[in-house]
Amino acid sequence: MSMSFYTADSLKAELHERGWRLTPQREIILDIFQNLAAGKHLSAEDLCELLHTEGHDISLSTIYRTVKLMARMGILRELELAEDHKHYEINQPHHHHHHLICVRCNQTIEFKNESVLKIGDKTSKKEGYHLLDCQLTIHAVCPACQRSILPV
Amino acid sequence: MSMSFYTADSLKAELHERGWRLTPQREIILDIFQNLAAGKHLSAEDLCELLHTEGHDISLSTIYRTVKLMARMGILRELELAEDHKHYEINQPHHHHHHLICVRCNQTIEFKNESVLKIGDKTSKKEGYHLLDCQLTIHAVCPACQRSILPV
DNA sequence: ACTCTTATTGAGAATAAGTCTCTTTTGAAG
DNA sequence: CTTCAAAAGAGACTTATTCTCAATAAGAGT
Ligand SMILES: [Zn+2]
Ligand SMILES: [Zn+2]
Ligand SMILES: [Zn+2]
Ligand SMILES: [Zn+2]
Repeated sequence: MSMSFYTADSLKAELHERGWRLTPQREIILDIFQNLAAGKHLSAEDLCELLHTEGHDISLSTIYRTVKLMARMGILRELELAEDHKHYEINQPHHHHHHLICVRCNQTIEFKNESVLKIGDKTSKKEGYHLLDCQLTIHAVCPACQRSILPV
Repeated sequence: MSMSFYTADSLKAELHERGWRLTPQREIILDIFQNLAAGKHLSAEDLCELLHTEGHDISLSTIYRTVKLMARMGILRELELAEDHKHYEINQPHHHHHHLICVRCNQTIEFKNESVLKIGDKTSKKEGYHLLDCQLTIHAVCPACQRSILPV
């Protein structure tokens, strides 16, 4: 959790460190996530549509490559929200939160907990790992689904 | 986390509660997971092979359906271990553990932490959810990958 | 034990998220 | 301005998982 906020310049610097390049596409995608309302997650498809409505046509290939790259750099969090595809959100410690997911209807509640990040820090440090992100995912059955008689 | 150990009978009872049936396939699959060494996770394909070597030929369709069913009942945990497929393991509070994953090489370390389950209990109770499982997943870069100069 | 209903299985087709390939474009260093 | 490897775009491809449907069998009732 090195950085809390990326600008085009800091992104550029970090890319150049590894011999990579800052492209307009990467800058635009970073910008989308920076300005996304708290609690919103985007799939690759979501992102593609959102970009389109804002007049940016970035190919799906590039979108997939970019979110994967940014997740591996620690800029984005890759979330598994009980659907059949991944979601991404910006990774900022002061907005750090976790997810409570109903396994039946997939409804997701976000919650904060200060000690989770501490556990992540401690554990990764102990093993010599460089921490990128830690997420607590709770699988449960929501009140509505507990009442329903529908299968599973 | 209602139950800590399932027998064929308790599985049967829980299935019948919902109008479902205990089949030989379900009993065998539960048995596999009950007897799996701690720290071992199986994908659907792994499970299929393992069943085959033990002389049980259960179709992939049934395997996929069964692990999904058992995860939704809280009997199995469904894990996302940074590969392109899910893994399953038995869900037992006294073997409750979490995963530290290298985003570059996918090497995974298991670790225990007592407070995680408490956070999961507290959070789900507060929202009126019925807890099935909670997992802390840490994404990080392992020591070897930090030293490597290979891309991402 | 026999019957009946319907959940479940098995086989294979279908789906779709994500990756790969290859050509063209372009960032950025000198 | 040149150079060249990195990156983008288009679309083919892969493959984990789901779906469909006919055949089977669990379990309740008689
Ligand atoms: Zn979130
Ligand atoms: Zn629900
Ligand atoms: Zn594990
Ligand atoms: Zn590694």
